[in-house]
Amino acid sequence: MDEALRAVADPTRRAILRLVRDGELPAGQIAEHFPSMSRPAVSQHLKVLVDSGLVDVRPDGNRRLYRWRREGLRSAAAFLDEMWSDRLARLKRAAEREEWPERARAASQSNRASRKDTSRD
Amino acid sequence: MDEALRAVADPTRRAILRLVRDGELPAGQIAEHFPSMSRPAVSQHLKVLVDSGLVDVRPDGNRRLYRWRREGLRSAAAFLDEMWSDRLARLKRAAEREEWPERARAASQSNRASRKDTSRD
DNA sequence: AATCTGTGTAAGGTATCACTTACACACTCG
DNA sequence: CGAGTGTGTAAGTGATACCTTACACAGATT
Repeated sequence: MDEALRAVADPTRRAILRLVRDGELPAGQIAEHFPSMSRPAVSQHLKVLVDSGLVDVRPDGNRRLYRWRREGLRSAAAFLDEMWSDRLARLKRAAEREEWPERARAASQSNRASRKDTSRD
Repeated sequence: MDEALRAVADPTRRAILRLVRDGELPAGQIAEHFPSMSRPAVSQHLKVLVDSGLVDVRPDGNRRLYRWRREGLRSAAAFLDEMWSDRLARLKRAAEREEWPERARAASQSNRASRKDTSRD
């Protein structure tokens, strides 16, 4: 989760994520959206995003197509859920983690809903 | 939101947040949970958390009591929601932002304009 | 007042970040 | 093949992150 959160902490990388959220985009086209920055800089950001699992790459002839990877932000969302949920729900979640010693995988889709419920302060 | 996300990207600070989530704790007691690290290091982490709005401080005689601040993670959660929600929900949220003229505008501006060009290639 | 206790700040070291320019490599098309 | 296009990698740089030790200072205690 560390890598994902660190990756998302950068505003340029967040902007890239939004760009590739709804479909694939080649690297060059992504870079066009950042005229204030060199193309290699964007390429390096893309590498960070891929390495942290937030984005997928796919070669397409000459180019390389990038696409958002939903799973990548799962653990980050789990952290927010943990913070926002009430103590009881947190204990419950801890118990669930006990049964899934590794990081829980597909179970967080439902967690997301619970955060929404408690996000209104 | 930048500051909050960057603050949360550090594992030590996340651990601190969990410590002060359910009640106030004095700095020293927080530092006790990190025997592998010097007390000033923890103090500096606390400063980062306060400056980024994730934590509140309150003087109490000799000591300083720290407490989690729910509001602090709101924008970070909003970003995750924006990523996860479907396109329709995202437009709805954008409309809400329109009448709620706070921040989170500069980053999404270039996206919207360009996505139209590239959404279907 | 003198001293302890709890805590923040200063100064400095090292690693990492986010860039830049220059170059390398793969694929396409004449 | 050879030139052009799309893209990643290498090398270097200034800024910043995270840590350490030494010190400063307010409030409590004696």
